[in-house]
Amino acid sequence: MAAVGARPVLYHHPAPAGDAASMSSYFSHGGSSTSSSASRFSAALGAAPAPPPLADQFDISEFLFDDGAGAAAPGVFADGAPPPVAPAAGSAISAATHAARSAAEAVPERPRTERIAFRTRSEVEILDDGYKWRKYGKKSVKNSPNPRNYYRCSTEGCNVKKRVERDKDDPSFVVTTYEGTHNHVSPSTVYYASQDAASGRFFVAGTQPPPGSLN
DNA sequence: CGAATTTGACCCGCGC
DNA sequence: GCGCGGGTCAAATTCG
Repeated sequence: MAAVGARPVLYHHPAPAGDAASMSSYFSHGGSSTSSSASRFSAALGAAPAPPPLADQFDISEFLFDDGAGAAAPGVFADGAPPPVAPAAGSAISAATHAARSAAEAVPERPRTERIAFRTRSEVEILDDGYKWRKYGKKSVKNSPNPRNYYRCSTEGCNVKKRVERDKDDPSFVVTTYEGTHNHVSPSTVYYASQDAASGRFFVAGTQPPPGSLN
């Protein structure tokens, strides 16, 4: 699989306002007003009538990735400890995505057990990233009082796995770890790619590079 | 009725 | 060799 496959569905879009809608349809977990799954979450949470700004709901404070091939030191992106990669203006997600890609390009040959993890501020562990996940295990881990949940992509033939656990220090954060590469597109749509007219950058979501955008 | 989740058991690798 | 911790399996149960 190509180097770009490592990414989970992460994306960023430059436009500030209209974009929250598309984002919530993709990564809906908080109560953004637009998607059906968001309303499901709201119900589960006992309702959050006034959704806070998107930035408050999707706050990636830490991002790390590890391809599992012996890259001894996985990059950890934390506030105040930015990676040597120039952060894209105004978006942690975009920066992280770019960093992950450049890392993958840097080491072209390796067993692809790509792993990518990030910490998300969220009240619920189940982030609807557009894929269908089937839970297959739950374990309590030593260093955390919180249980860790194991999910597997329910699409046949796709063996992507995902681990979800609450941050032991900040229970308001959820640590999500994706492992593997989806060999299909999201069942709920998802292919989203656009080019920012101003910067010329591409912003991509999906499991494969959009035809024509990456070559 | 079929699909997804739950949950304890089982398995495996690692450190002591 | 043993114990521990982490990851997965699978039967039972619940849900849609």
